[in-house]
Amino acid sequence: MRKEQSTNYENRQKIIAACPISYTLSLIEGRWKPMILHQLFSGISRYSEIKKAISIITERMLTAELKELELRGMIHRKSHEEAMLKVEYGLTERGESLRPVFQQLWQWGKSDRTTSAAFTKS
Amino acid sequence: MRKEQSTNYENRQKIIAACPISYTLSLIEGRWKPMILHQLFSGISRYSEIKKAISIITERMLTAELKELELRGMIHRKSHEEAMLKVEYGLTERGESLRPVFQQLWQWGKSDRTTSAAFTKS
DNA sequence: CCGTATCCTTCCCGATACTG
DNA sequence: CAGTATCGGGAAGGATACGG
Repeated sequence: MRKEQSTNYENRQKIIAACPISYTLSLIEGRWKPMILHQLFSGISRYSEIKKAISIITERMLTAELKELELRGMIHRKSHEEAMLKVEYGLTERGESLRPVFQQLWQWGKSDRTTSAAFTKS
Repeated sequence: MRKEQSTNYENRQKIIAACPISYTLSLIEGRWKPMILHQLFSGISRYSEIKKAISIITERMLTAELKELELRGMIHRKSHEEAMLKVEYGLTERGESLRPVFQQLWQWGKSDRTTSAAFTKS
């Protein structure tokens, strides 16, 4: 299921093992994961609500990103037995511990945007 | 030079514009960038020294990552005219402002590794 | 010493259609 | 409502050789 042989993969693992910063980032990594986590930090928890909050995301990506966040131990899934058509996601203790980190990343982004003339995409 | 048409690219831009966290992460993003920045924060500045510190990186990737960090305004390049064979990189004010962010990411990574049983790569 | 230039592989992510 | 399955494009990144 995963090519253990590719140098691409190996390098990634070595960096994650060697550098706590890359390690932390590897748990957040992914196109939609930061936004999804931000929704959860904001109190939104239902699948359909996250979907509505991030309107341009596809079902496939939302499901995939949620599943990966669950695998990484950042969130947990809770499907209500009484109403099968309701699924809620919540932060684990590990995920919750990221809150100050996200706050700081948020702050830095906000202030950098006001102070830096332009953001030239590389 | 860049496909402005791909939804992939468009989504990326929309997220960066909408979410300060994704915006911040977009400036750090890249296989080797966090490690490279960490070297600079640690006082290492010469190309050859960074190369030695991150032994498994290829010249191509080191050069490319450094160039992108320069484009993003995080570092500046200084080639010594007297000795053309010596190039030093330094943090810009913008890059320096990331130091507390990196410290926190470092801290979180360190403590998470000790508290979480295992890191199951997704 | 500090890069460039090519080529090629891997894998992320979007589109679309379908399901209990 | 909350997913799954399959397909395909393209960007990121690695190997290798060459250059001032």
